[in-house]
Amino acid sequence: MGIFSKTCEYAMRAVFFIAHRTASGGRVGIKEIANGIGSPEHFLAKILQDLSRRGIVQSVKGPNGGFYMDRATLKKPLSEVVEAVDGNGIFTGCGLGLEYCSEINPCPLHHEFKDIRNQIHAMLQNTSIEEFNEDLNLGITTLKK
Amino acid sequence: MGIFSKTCEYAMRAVFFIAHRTASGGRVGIKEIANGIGSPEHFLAKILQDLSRRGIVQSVKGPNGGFYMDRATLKKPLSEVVEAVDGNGIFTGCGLGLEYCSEINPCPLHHEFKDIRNQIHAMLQNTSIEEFNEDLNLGITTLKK
DNA sequence: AAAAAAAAGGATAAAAAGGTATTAATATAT
DNA sequence: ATATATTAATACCTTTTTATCCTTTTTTTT
Repeated sequence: MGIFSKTCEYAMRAVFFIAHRTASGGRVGIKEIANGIGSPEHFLAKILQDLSRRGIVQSVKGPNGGFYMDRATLKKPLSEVVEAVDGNGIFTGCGLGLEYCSEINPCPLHHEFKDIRNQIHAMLQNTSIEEFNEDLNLGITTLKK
Repeated sequence: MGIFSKTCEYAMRAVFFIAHRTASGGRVGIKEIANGIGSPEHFLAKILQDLSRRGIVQSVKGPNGGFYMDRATLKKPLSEVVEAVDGNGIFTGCGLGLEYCSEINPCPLHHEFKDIRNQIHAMLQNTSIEEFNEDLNLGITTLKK
């Protein structure tokens, strides 16, 4: 596995996808999103349900319904998505899995890991959800496997 | 979960523990290791079995047997342990889980992730297994949860 | 031989990932 | 207003992966 869980990977890709479509004011259906990012549809539904409850995406049911994002959420940092799905273990947990490990009572690698965790956190905080719309527009990047 | 799998966390802690004991020339039994690092005994046995096959720890069976490490392996970087257990996904995989993603065909976060992966890799390569013996001796750090 | 210890393999449990079916909400046509 | 179609939400089930436990075998010392 990579740094994040598969759930989290899908969540990030989906959020980028929705942000891209949302920029032009529309809504996107779950099938279209799943197809666009190459994820299992119903598993993604569950993830988006959760993100919706947490206010990271918005949704409306019924005909012409779908997922979208408002101005404010588009500007949110990616870290909120990661934290909503995977929790903050990546930002705070001990690299060796030790519970007691802290600044006062550090494990052998505490300080080294702290640097890395901080960098991951900073990176995700400095990356807004809408940041990649342009690239996606120009076709420079894709979200499909 | 943190950055690494639980298996990998146990592996790293176990290797540190063995290194520490090995410094004074002895061998350590599996029960003692499991107890010393707070891991399930039989699960750890399987992990060490694997590390043994890969030459990261040495072992002898029978009375007075146990696990130990020779000079050369003590100097190995921690990255070898991680790679043996979790594979190199953390060092090479795409942060968004995209298969096509590469230097030529990067995903939206490719370059940001590359920095982080490189830092993790560098950190683990610059950390030798024996590096913490002193701290463990002095009781500054522990490997028990 | 007897005992001690790791190696090996399989069984079980828990968690993550993925799939199916039903329900609830809403827009639109009747 | 009512019915219908569309779409997300919810609940439940299956599969896969990860983690844990248990039993047997092999090796080695005494």
